Amino acid sequence: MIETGARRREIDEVASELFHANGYAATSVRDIARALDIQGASLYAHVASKEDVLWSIVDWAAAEFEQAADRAIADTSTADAVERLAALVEAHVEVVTADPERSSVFVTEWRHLSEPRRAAVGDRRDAYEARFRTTIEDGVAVGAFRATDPAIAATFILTALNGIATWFRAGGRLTPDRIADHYVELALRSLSEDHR
Amino acid sequence: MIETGARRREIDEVASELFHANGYAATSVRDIARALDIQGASLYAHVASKEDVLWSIVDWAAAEFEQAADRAIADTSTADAVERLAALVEAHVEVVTADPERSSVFVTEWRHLSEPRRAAVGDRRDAYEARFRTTIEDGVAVGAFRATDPAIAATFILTALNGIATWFRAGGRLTPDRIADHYVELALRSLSEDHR
DNA sequence: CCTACCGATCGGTAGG
DNA sequence: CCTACCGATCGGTAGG
Repeated sequence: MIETGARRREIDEVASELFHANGYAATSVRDIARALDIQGASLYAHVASKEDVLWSIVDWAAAEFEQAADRAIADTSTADAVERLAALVEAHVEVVTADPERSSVFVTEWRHLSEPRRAAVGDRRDAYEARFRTTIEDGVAVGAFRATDPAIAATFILTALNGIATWFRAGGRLTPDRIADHYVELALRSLSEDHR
Repeated sequence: MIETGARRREIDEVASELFHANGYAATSVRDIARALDIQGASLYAHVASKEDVLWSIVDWAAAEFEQAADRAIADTSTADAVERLAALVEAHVEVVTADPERSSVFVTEWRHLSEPRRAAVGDRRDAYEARFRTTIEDGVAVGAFRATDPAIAATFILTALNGIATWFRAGGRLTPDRIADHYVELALRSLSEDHR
């Protein structure tokens, strides 16, 4: 039975911030507890283990990315590959900027999960990347994108997108909308034919 | 006096692998020692602290990136911004693929350095990124690149480039040359005018 | 959610 | 490079 109360969500929130700032391994259970003004041992009234906190953050973030991508694909079911890739990129930027701490923990700290969770997350990440890759493959097949290696192109775009989680801060110079616009443009053009 | 003997280099090598695989915080001094078949305390005959090992790896990697970029810029001193950016991207891919473990430690673990080292590395990373940004600015100014936000574009390209360190494995499907060719193409096209 | 406590492991030192 | 050892901190449990 997974606890979903307000305190439990608060734990994920402060843990996301700490894991993002210092990393999972360098964050102690007592660090998390201190941020909540409770004793270290009291945290175990809400969670079974430190790893369960990481798991909850990673699993939630993975689901957010998956749902956003599925929505983007559904919304562009009758559109071409260019529009679909644009929708995928935009959706990714939205998820990252909506919660950069959680996203960056998902992107960088999931390797600290023990098996079989770690492998499961790896599979989900592969499946997520496949959404981008097959969209690029479709676009190449119909001549909407130039002939290129779709796997390399998907990785290029996705690593750039994931990078946002490491540098984005709410209230900075760049708004999520502006980032999304620019990243869509950069990603689409990177795959466009050259007519110079 | 910095020790530079063979054993010292061996320490950086195995530590790079361990820090890359498990992260700096999750790697103990005894883990490093075990990989060298010596006792944990014996490591201190060669290094003053665990952080000094990280520092040596990060400082070396930073210097490699800086030197490669400076060479790329010097080699294209009479060329246009397009060629210069191509040379910067190619140089970055070469450094990353020549030692992906060290590079990924540089990219992801430098935040575990204590001050003032951490801030110094941050400054060097900013200066490195500025080489890409100003090259893009130059290209935009002369119309070689489309009008875009050079800071966003530089971050887009550099995060994609740094991502290589996290997935590249020597002996895999993709050779360093092939990756460099594709990444140069993707980066340049992402900044090209659209003539469709 | 607290106090009190556990064994294990951490980075590092002393002295050879 | 070794043995022997240090205090501090780790994730986690017992019992309220």
